[in-house]
Amino acid sequence: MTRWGLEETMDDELPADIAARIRKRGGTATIYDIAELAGVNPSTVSRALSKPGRVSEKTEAKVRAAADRLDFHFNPMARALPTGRSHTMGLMVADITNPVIFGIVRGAEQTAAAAGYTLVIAESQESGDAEDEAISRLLPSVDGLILATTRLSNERISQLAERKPVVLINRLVEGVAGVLPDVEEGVRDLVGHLADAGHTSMAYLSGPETSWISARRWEVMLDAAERRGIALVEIGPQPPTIEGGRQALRRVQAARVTAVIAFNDLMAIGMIQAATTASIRVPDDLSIAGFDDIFGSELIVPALTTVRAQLQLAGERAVGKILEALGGTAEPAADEPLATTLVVRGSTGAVSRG
Amino acid sequence: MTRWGLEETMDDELPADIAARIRKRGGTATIYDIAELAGVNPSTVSRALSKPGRVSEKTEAKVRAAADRLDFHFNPMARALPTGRSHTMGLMVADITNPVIFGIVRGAEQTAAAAGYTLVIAESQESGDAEDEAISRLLPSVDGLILATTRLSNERISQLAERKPVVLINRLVEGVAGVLPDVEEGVRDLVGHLADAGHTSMAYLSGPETSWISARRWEVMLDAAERRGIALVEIGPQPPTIEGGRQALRRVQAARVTAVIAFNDLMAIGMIQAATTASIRVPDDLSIAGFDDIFGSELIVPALTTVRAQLQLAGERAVGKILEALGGTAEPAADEPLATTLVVRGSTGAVSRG
DNA sequence: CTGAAAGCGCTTACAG
DNA sequence: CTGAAAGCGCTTACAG
Repeated sequence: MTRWGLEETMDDELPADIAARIRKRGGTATIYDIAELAGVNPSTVSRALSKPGRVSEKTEAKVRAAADRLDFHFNPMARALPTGRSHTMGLMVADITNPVIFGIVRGAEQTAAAAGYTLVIAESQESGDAEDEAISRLLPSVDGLILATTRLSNERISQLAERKPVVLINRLVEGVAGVLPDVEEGVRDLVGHLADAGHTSMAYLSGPETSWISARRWEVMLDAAERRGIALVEIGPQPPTIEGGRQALRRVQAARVTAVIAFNDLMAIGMIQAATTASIRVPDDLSIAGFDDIFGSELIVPALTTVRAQLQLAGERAVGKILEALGGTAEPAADEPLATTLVVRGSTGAVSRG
Repeated sequence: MTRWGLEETMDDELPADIAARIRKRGGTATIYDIAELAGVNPSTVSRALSKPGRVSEKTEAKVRAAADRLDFHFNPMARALPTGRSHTMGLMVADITNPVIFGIVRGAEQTAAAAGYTLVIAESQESGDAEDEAISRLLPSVDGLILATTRLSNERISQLAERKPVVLINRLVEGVAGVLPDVEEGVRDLVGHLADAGHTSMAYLSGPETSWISARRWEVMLDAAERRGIALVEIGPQPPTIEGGRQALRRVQAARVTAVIAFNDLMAIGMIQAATTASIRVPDDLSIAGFDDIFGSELIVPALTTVRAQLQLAGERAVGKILEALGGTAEPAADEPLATTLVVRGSTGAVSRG
């Protein structure tokens, strides 16, 4: 007997009043329908279906059978009202089209889905006001909020964290959960790589002024440059985009450095493009490196030397920490910084003697 | 007097019972608090705040003042229950890390946000089962669903469309709303460009078997090739990824064509990479073109010739159509196919006489 | 124009 | 283990 045939048979047996009620509601059954069909109280249906073990096996079986028969699914909105839990979490990003976001989004989405949560992504378009507005809009309907590279002030962030679980990606705020890369490791390796290639002067092209991670990279770089006896200047802040990288070329030239480390790959790519346009050879005249290892870093010519971050893992961890705060998970998410890897490609090399 | 000072003053005046109730609830006020503060019935508060004009100016002013004073925000879950509207819509994509998605997501997100809707993005990872599961999970909590390049059967899609408003991107199903690019225009231009460059044989590297738009491109290409007297073979189907493009190189060589049009830019990029690795000169030995004009098309060397699609507009339209179906918008969204533009770059050129 | 009441579909103390 | 009841925070006929 086909599945179809089976359902057909059962539909015929369905008490007329239940069938009518369901039809009137657009085909969606409720726990009341199940209760009537199974001959139990609605509260028993609720227990049987959402707290296994709080009900006798026999009853649970009856309820499940009825639920299957009516193709029952919980109404998430109805569930959210008494519990105050929407099973939704928000992920706030500055720019959806920045490839750095991909990995974070994918990791977050998968982890959230696996835990029965829905992920809502909101974009601030690099504007602080838009970000604040989007957060206000989102906050009432999410159980927790992940802020990726936010422009918010520490105060505002702490304030948000008092209302709902908040996790920061690439930023550290006292008392707020965060997921951070191991900045030291990657920066030291990169500076070492450039020093080994003979560079004695370099520039850091910094990202947005409000970027915690940009400042952190700069600090570590200062330290590493000092140890290796390299001259280091900061250029910027610039928008963290291809255009931002392009625009900075003149100032890099003016600084007469032989190597540039950009805040992120997008800026590094922009700088390579601008250099190529200006007939500056990369890396012969100028070595250029970035951070993140985004899609596109391998495509540009020369391919970009970069410090790879574990973006997907960052997304997973962030969601894990929210779940933890929500009391959903057994084991707490790991807390050490995410390891970072130097990926040497064609955009950096020995100082040209020509 | 500072804003802070003002609030401070008003808080002091707040009736103790209201203040206590709000505090107990974690700081969130309800319409009952407003009602008490303003001396009206909760139903009047609801009307004043959500249906301007259904209440006297005086009452509305009183209610608004009280709402402001309590920093009131509607509880979206509570609103959703009686109305059945969650003010959320779902966007289902196969692969979040495919840059084609960016523009669509951005357009959709902005349009949705502007209309007071939240966009939920779900990823199927190119798996039909995962897609079906994600949709089942999403459907109960969204007011409408946008399917971008879905693997679902026509039947399943029609069935979904009966339950909630559904909009398809890059696919046509009888009776279901869709947003489509003007395939003809772009393909004809591209084939014409290759013919003008002297090519007499070419291959179409097709995308996923279930891709409606891939089949459509093939049809139009067949027609255009015939008119221009060009030999045309189909190679594929292949996964719509860089790897899928790479893997197809051998078959392209075997076919002895001088030009390849790939289903999308990702595949075209993969093919350029594989060709470069195999010391096949692009475009001297082989012209390669793609579709979409994604991030990365300009970065690869040689830069990719492609048929640009209006991705962001597609996202905007899709949301517009959902809103329309929901009865929210005044003017219906435009319905003509989205114009498409040939972007000629370095990866295509004259047939080499060498 | 406004109030009183019922209802949306669940959950969860409280009894038994 | 299970039932009866109250409640989550809104909306919306129904009266007046």
